[in-house]
Amino acid sequence: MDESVNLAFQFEPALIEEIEAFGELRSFKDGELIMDYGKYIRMMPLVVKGTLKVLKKDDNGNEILLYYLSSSETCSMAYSCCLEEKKSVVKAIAEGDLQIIAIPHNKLDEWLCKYPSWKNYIMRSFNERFSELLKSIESIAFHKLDDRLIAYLKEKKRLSGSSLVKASHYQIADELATSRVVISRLLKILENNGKILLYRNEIKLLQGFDA
Amino acid sequence: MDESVNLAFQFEPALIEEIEAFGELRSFKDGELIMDYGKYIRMMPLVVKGTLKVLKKDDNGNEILLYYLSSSETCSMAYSCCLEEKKSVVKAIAEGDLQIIAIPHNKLDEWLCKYPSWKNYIMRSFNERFSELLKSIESIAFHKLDDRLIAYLKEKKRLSGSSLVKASHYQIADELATSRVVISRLLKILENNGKILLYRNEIKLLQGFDA
DNA sequence: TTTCTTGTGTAACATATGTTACCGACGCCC
DNA sequence: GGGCGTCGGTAACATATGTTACACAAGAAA
Repeated sequence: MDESVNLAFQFEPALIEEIEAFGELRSFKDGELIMDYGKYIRMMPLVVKGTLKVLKKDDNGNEILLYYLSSSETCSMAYSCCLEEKKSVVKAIAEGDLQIIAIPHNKLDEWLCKYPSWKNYIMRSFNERFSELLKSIESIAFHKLDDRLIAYLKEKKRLSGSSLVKASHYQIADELATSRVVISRLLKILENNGKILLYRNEIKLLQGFDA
Repeated sequence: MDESVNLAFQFEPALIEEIEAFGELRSFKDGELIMDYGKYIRMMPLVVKGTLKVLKKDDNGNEILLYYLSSSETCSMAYSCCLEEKKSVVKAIAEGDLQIIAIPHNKLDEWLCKYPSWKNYIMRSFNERFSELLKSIESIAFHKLDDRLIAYLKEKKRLSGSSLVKASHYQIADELATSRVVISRLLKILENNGKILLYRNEIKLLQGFDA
């Protein structure tokens, strides 16, 4: 665990020792649940490797993608949930292979005043998560679906490092909270405009896709 | 300032003394700006009396209401902004007469480890703000405009304590990020259904409005 | 091979929301 | 009173998105 912790997070040495002592390295496979609606959260996940996505559901069961977390990031909503022993209002799912360090909830608060680098990390995370949520709101409130779809595909490309995005129209529709037919329609338009190529379960982003 | 601080926030005595020493009581009138886009934030506002609303704008100038803050609440986004000396990405406006205590940014961090009641307050605020943002996302993503309009009117009633909501169709349209014509249309439908009465700059919510 | 499941393409239609234009009502100020 | 700006009502139309239905293709399973 040593190197991975050292690498990305830039914690002070004493804190890294504590993390090694109390943190638990966990692995997840694609689609496995890290957090779920209504479950109590007893640890905060630090992403070591891979990506996870965070979703929100409403009363009617509609789900929407909030944001992705990748290396060295964390879900700060989990943080305040832990402190107040609340149930999770979001779901977190591994997107591909994922490794996290689970920090037990009783350490979170203890470290806050003990290690400045921990406090900074937590505060920075809060800020980043706020930004993500604001970006989501902006996207949903002001952008049409085709723009959101393009942004979605770009994000997938960024996270995977490949311009071949693996996803069915169904999945995309779910994460953007719309229907499959609509996504197929918009994708087809993008294809006709020479932006992408469509295959079964795969979408190839071509040059000039971002334009 | 004494009583007001004591009342709502439930801080420990030593912290209240510090707040009295370093906090600055400020008053705003309806419509006055507390924070604005792109401005650096050097203090965190604790709401003592009245209500303020927090808005977000996108690149094209479209604005949307994020949430309201009232007594004993605070904008925790300001908190992390202060720490990292960032510019504000939101705007805060007084809704009616408003009193806040402005906490200077250099105290925020200092108090965090010094006063447990401060830390708890900050963490609780983070959590509440996350909840508000998630509620916003849910509302925008899953609910039709008529539902959002009803929720908006209810919130206005809750905050003002009066079932006579003072607002022009224009203002409402702005805050819900739509157009005046659309709001007029929906309000008229509500009136025809016996839920509300429409006057110039005023909307009367009738019995059974929530149903 | 056949069968089954899942994914995709497409049409036709329903609905919500955005847009433009115009009119009249109200309140304010001179 | 008369002029003026803001506000609200309404129609007509444009567009984006949601919905349903059906056909076919690709791959998995039998």
